[in-house]
Amino acid sequence: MHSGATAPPPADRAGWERRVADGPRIRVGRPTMNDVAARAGVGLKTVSRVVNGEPGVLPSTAALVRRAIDELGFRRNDSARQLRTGRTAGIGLVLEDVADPFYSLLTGAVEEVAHAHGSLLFSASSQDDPRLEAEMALALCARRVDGLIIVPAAQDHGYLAPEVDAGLAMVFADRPPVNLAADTVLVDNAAGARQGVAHLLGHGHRRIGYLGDSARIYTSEQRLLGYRAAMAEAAAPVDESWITLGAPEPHLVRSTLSRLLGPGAHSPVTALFTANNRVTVAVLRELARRSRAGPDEPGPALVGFDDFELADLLSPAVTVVAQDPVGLGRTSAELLFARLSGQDAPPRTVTLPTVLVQRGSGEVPPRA
Amino acid sequence: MHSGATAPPPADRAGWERRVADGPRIRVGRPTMNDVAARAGVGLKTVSRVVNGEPGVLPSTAALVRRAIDELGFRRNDSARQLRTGRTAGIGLVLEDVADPFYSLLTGAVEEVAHAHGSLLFSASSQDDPRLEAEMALALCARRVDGLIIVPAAQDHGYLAPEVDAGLAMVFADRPPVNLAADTVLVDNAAGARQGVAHLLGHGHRRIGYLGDSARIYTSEQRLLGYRAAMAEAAAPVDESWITLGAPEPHLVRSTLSRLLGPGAHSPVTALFTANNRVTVAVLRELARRSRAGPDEPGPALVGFDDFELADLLSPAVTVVAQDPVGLGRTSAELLFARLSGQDAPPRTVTLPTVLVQRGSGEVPPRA
DNA sequence: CTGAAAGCGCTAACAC
DNA sequence: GTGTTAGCGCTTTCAG
Repeated sequence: MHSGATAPPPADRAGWERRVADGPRIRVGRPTMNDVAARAGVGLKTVSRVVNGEPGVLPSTAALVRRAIDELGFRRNDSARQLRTGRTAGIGLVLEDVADPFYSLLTGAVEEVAHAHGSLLFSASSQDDPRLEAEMALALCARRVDGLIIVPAAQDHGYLAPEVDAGLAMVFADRPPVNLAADTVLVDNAAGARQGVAHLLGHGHRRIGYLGDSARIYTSEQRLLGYRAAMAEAAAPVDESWITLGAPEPHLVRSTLSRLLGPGAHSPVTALFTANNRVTVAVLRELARRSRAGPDEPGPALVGFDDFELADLLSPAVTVVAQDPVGLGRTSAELLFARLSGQDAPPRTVTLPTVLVQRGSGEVPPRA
Repeated sequence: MHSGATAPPPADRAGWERRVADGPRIRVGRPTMNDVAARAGVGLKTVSRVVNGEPGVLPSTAALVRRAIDELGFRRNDSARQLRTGRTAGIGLVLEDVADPFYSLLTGAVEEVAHAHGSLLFSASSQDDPRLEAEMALALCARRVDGLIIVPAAQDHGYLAPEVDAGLAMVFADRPPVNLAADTVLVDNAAGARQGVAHLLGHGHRRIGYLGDSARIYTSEQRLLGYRAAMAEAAAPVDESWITLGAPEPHLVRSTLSRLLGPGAHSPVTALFTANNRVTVAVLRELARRSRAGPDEPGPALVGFDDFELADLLSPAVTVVAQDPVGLGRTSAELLFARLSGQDAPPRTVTLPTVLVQRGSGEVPPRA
């Protein structure tokens, strides 16, 4: 109708079509439902009905509208919609680092559940920095995500209380919140570590080194408790020098291992328990370097917390206490959507079990 | 209606505070700038100024406002803001699967760049399904993300033309778009594969098997071209039965390898080129199984396309043609933000180089 | 079956 | 310095 041969450009409302200097008609901005309504010669509300698949529109009218939509390349503006409805159909995920295999599996599982519920996923990494966690979580709140899953880095989640009070669904994954009541999904870190260490003890080891993360992190703390519990149960004394906590920097791992294993260690260990993925890999790399460099003596027994790809292809294959990052992500997301569908109960905590996977590195006896 | 005790509920404006049956005052919904303004005894615009750090507010007034904000637990509604400003401060990423290590590294890099630009990241997995890709991409468009990075699964991206026309910034990563002009960041797949295969040829191999993805995928096709180019250059004839394309299912890999390597193969190969991560791992796993089961003959030489963690710890360590997923993600995101900051030029294609990493598996001669 | 009017919470443009 | 008004694009409510 508009865009006739000679007729002047439509002057009515701020045009999303505009003439550009000696160019053809070019789209600027985006067409709105109003534009579609005008083009189809129907009312605004009718367009809304068609776009949202609401009943009560004559098929012929609907066809008219759909044609206008296609011609104009209209796409509903979900921000405007959300402003009215209050629902985003989006959830947020804050974790340490998406690039970490453990968290990327978790992310994938969350995303899958979100998709099944028609939601999109906002993800943000905290780099394990409490301030970044808060920045990210609050940014997601400002977008009015429907729900939030957090793998916390912070030691205090009071800052989220206003959000929870305002009705935001929230689930903590892998580590519990501090100073806040919310649904939580954990892994049984203490029991897992205890089982792993008991496994080494069962194979005759009494002197077992422990390499873990900073004790500041909840999971790390729990795993260390598990180690101590297993040792205590077996009445195996623990030399505190066997315990090392901190980031798995290659040179630190190197000095730690030469302290624990020799040469020249005044109380060498015969087995190692590595308390996470990254530590395990760093230790394996250093053990490989040592065996290439030094005499060909057999390495220590080793059990790692957390499974990783190719653990089965190394020689020896690596025995691990496996967590289930996919289950963790799925459970967290399901809890979240249960809340979103109106389920109202006191906050729950779900604890997922671990599984000991015997592959070889943990089943060797102490060397003579 | 409200089940109050006796007094009628406050009738002023739709209260975000409301009395609940025999409970204390409880927040319902969320406070708005208007609520903050009322509480602080200032005008709406003043609150807006404080929230957005705009100048021209008396420090004392600002303090008043900030106190009201804290008391009310106010958080700006970014959807409303966006409806006005037209900017989301969010970008979208559509890829095959966040849980895949290659893509999770890419995602991490994109997220980092986004954060540096004050943007949040929406991520969505397509499972390599064209329809899902479109669904996800369009959902992100409906949210009016400022820009979109796509690792395409579809064979036709015409459906995105209206978005591009409307001014949405868009970058394709890892694979080029079809029927659409847009910035693209690729890896030099053909050259990388060619170099990897030439490396095997240089070590005396003439009979080299190729195991790759479905030829439908751009990267897979390019790598196969690289294989053929290297073989042709060395005047090494290619037996088409050496080439297998498809998903790396364990039992398929098993039958492929027994066909290529024997026992009983009528034209066994002495080396393998595996064209991606997942194929490489599947092949390694099968080779390990074979060497456990069968006679202790040395395995074939092997070069894989795409690096993976622990490749250096296997024995033999695995020689690979390494791509740079982090560089791919970073470059794509930087291109996107360059567009968003108004840079206007014809679509560009950036191609990133690969690096051959020699570790052992690719440097063994053909067995007699 | 269809449409007109109001308003979600915010910011831009302009008063005061 | 501060407040007032209008309106972003949509859904809700209610009238035809």
